[in-house]
Amino acid sequence: MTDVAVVRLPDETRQLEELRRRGVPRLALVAPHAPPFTPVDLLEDWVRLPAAPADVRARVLTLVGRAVQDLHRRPELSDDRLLRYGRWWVALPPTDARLIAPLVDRFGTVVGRGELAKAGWPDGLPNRNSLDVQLGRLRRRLEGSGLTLRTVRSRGCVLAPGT
Amino acid sequence: MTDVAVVRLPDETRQLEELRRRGVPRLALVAPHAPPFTPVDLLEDWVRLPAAPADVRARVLTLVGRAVQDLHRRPELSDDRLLRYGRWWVALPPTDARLIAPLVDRFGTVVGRGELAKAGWPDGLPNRNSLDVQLGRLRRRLEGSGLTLRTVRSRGCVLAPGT
DNA sequence: CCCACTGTTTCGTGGCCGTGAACCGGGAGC
DNA sequence: GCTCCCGGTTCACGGCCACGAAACAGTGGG
Repeated sequence: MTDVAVVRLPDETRQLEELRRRGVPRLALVAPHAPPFTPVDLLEDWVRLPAAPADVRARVLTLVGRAVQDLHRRPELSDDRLLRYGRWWVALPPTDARLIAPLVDRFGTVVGRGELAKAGWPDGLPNRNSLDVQLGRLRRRLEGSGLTLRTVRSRGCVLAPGT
Repeated sequence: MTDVAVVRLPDETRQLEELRRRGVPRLALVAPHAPPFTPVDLLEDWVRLPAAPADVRARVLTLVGRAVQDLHRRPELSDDRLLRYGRWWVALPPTDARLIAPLVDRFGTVVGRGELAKAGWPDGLPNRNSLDVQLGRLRRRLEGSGLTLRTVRSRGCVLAPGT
C-alpha cells in the first residue's frame, strides 16, 4: 500500500510537484550536472546520478519507513482544547473544539451535518447558518496543519490528511 | 550556531556512534564500495563518495534545517533560576521562575490560570491583574529563545516550541 | 544611590461568536 | 435550453469579554 514514487530531475519537475501536492513519498534522481536538490519535507529524498541500484533501494526503504510512521498519525484533541497533528498544534475556541470532536473521532470518514450541529451546539443551532460559518472558521484555523476539512455534498464533512 | 558533523564510513564508525549518542546532526560520507547506509533518525543523512562538494553542502544544509526545528528538546529550569533551552538561557527573577515552573514541568500542555497564580504567588494573588502583567513580562524575557508562551483563552497558558 | 524587581491602574485590542446577506455551482424540473 | 432552488461558502458587522501593553510607583539588595 505504501509506495514511493521515483522521478527524474530536472525532466519530471511537474510530476514531482503533483506528488508533493498529493503527499506521496518521493525520491528524486538528479541528473549528473543538475544543481543539488533541497527536499521540502521528510517524505522526500534525492540521490545524484549515476547511482548504484542498491543505493537507490536503500533510500526508497528509508522513505517507506517514514511513510509508514506517517500513516499512523492521527489528530488528537485534548480536553483543554489543544488540537495536535504531528508537531503542529492550535488552541481551539470552545465551539470549534466541540465541533471538531466527532471529526477527530472518526478521522477520515464522513460525519453528517446533523451530528456536527448536535456536537457543536447541544442546545440546538442558533441560526440556520451558524454551522456553515463555524465550519469555515474552523477550516481557516486548520490552514498549514496538513489537515483538510472537506465537505461531501448533502452528506456531511470529512477531516483527512492533505492540503 | 547549529553544527553538523561529517564522518567517513566505514572508517569512522566509532565517531558516528558517539555522535548518535550525543544527538548531534551528522552526515556520513560512505566509501565507494561500502554497503548502502540506513539512517537511524532524522538528524542523520548520507551520501555516496565520490560526491561533489555542492551536494555535500546541500545535505548538510537540510540537516541544519531539521536540527533547528528539532522539537524533541525540552526547556530546563535549575534551582538557581536559570532557564535553559538548547544553547539559549536566561536568569529569571524569583516570581518568573516560580511562575514558569509548572509550565516547564508540563511542557506543551495547558496549565490553568489558577494553578499559575498559585505557583507564582503561594500566598494569593496581590491583585486580580498581577498574573497577566507578570505573564507579559515573562513573555518578553523568552523572546529569541525559540519558546513561546501562548494563552488558551479561558483555559490557561501553554509553553511550547515556536516563535 | 542606582537598578532590577514587582505591584497597581488604566486603557486598548483582539478573539470569539451570532447574525444577515450576497454569492456560486449544480441539479431538478419545466 | 432555461430557470429556480438547494446546499454550501464567504463576507462584513457588532457586542461581549478575556487578555495584553504601557506607564508609574514603591521597595529592597548590591
